[in-house]
Amino acid sequence: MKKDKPKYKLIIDAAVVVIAENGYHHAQVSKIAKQAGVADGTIYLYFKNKEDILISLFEEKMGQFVQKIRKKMADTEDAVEQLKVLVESHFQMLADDHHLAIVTQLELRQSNKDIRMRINKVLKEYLVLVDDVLQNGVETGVLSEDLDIRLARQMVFGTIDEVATSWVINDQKYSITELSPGVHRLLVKGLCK
Amino acid sequence: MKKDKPKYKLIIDAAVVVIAENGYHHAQVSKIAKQAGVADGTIYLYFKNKEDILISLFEEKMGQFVQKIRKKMADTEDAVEQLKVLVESHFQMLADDHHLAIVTQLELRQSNKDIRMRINKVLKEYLVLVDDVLQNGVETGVLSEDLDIRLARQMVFGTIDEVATSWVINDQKYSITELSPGVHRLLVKGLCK
Amino acid sequence: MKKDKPKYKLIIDAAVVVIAENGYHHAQVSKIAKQAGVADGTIYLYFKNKEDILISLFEEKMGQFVQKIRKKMADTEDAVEQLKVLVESHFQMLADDHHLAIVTQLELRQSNKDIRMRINKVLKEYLVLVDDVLQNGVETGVLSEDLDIRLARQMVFGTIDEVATSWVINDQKYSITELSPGVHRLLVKGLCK
Amino acid sequence: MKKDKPKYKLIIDAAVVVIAENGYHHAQVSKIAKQAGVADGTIYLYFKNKEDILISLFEEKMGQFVQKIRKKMADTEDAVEQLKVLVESHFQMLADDHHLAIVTQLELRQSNKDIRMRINKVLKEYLVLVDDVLQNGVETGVLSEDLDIRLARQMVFGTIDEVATSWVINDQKYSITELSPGVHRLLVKGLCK
DNA sequence: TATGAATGAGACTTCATTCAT
DNA sequence: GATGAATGAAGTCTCATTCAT
Repeated sequence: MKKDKPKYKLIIDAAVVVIAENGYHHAQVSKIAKQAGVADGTIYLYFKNKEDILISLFEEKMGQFVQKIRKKMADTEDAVEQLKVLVESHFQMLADDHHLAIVTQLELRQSNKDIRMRINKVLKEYLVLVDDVLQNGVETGVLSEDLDIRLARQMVFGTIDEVATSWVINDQKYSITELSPGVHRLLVKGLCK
Repeated sequence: MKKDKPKYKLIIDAAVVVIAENGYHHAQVSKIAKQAGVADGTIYLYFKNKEDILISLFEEKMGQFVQKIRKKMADTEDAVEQLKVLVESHFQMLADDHHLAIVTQLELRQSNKDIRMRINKVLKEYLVLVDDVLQNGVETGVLSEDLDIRLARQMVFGTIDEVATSWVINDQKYSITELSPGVHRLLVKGLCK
Repeated sequence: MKKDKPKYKLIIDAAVVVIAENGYHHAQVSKIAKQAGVADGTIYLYFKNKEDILISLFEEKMGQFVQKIRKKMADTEDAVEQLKVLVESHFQMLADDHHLAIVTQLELRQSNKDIRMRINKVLKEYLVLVDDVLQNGVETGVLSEDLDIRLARQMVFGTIDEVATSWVINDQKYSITELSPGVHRLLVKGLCK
Repeated sequence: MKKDKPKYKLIIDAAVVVIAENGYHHAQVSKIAKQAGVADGTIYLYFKNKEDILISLFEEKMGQFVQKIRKKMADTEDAVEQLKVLVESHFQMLADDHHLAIVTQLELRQSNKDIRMRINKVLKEYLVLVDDVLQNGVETGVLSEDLDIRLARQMVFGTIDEVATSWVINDQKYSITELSPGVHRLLVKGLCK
């Protein structure tokens, strides 16, 4: 399995750094190779093409992420509480890796439609996770019984994503983790009193 | 004033069509010129360069948009009602121009950081509009008194944007305007019952 | 005769200023028109094309120049003295019109081979003038009897031209007219004592 | 060192041929690449941009030239004799490479001011060489003791350059090397007998 | 496995010139 | 005669990918 060879991860991590520091459009394959300490051609022994690096990057990082959250959420069965864990974990992950935060919130979005479609496929796992929480909430009666799950999920994801993006655009200069209680409260209770 | 000359709008509208149909990265200046029915060089009598077309496009369309909403919102002073108008109008605008929807929700986001920064400046006007509604709501007591305006605005915008993007990704095959009551309700009341 | 109409000279003088201030490659027809206070299209009522402006410019200015020198040289029949007048007059003309000096010594030389060939044709008149002086000098016995007229002319012209060009490149910051005695002496006596 | 790789010189020599045969303004990079037998992109592995080719070309060829002359001039200490070597060598170099003669005497002079400034820097070395000869001549008493070195150098260079340019303009149809005694005699003794 | 020199397609922009008014 | 908006051809350079070593 290629993914287990040491250079696979080496190249992906190099890609994160190079994209974060140079921006998506200046992240040439040769720069990634240099950062990883391998020859340009070596990249193509592990990845089909440049797109493949980006998608693998997202798969690798996002996959870990979903697994982590699922584990953490296992501690409770209360959907509201699970949502809290979700928001906290999401923000925590971004806060833990500043480079990755830049890459996922800003740079990777400049990729072309093709790549973005395939990234969305990876994202689906995360969205299913959200759906599960919401579904659970409706079934256990802690969330509104006539909740439109799809819309609700879009609110949850859209809100978390926008808060995260704003934080990155503002150079991550405040603590995003401290925002989770406020975000959680807004999602659960809405704008009204 | 160049913006008042007929070809200015002609070219911008051509750009919307070409970008929507070919994607951001395949929207060559020559294609836009052809679609507008002018010579390549004519573009440069009205725009400094290709970037300038894109930014002007966004300014022109978004500017109109903010003005329209402000006018509609003038009918009521109730923040909750104003929010409803906001969501409805936003979705309506996207539904009214399928090409523009693709361009603003998908294609323009692939532009480089420079352009995106300048697009964000235009977007700010819209965000200020949201802030005004929320501020009004807090002051008149219809919204939660301890609302974090910035977070709340990020929820409102993030949700609307995510709903819109999903709709475009799914080829606009359902009615987005019919979603406004649900979105509005979610924003105001949250996920709980 | 087009050359007698007021706008003909107006445009040529505008061209001198524009080329001197912007350099040959940035001297667009539209700039020349603006400087002359006429419309772009008007240029083409007086000149066949852009080349024609440049060649006419040279003809006009250089023609006057040769006539002036011939007149001044008529005062004496001594070739050595005539050569002195030649050098002095040449330098004086350049000192009198700083813009023209830049144009003839630096900018016009960047024109393509075609234009330069035609400029050389105009220059020929000047070279014939030099030949006449030298021929006269040989015949009257004041110059070396076995002088190779062509080579001698190339030395005279090459020297004057190089001194002038160096002066322009150094921003005309010293007096070129004061150099004429030295140049004259060098040409006549050579480097030896 | 890039300059030592075989393709570096290959491309420079191709540039000389292409510029000589097509003229400066029609010497596209693609033509140079074709002449050199490499891909367009390969050019940019060895040169920063098109300007860089031209400047390198001049540096390379002119650098060799100055070294050659210095070596030849080492045989004698007599300034008059050294001057003879200088003129002969200069003409010999041009006669040896007809393409290069066209490029340096005619085509490269059409380059823009930027390039010409940098070419002048290379040329300076040559001018210093001339200055050294003249200085030596004055100090050893073979040249006029009150010689203005700068003016004298301008006469030497201006004369050589003008003779060379005329020869190239006339399609190199006579032998330029045979002119060196005449030119040398003129420079040393002047026009008088 | 690993290397890295070489490849070559593809698009933005300028500006001399025209011609309907 | 005068205008100036419109035209459209043409060239530099980047960078993902390959393949001989």
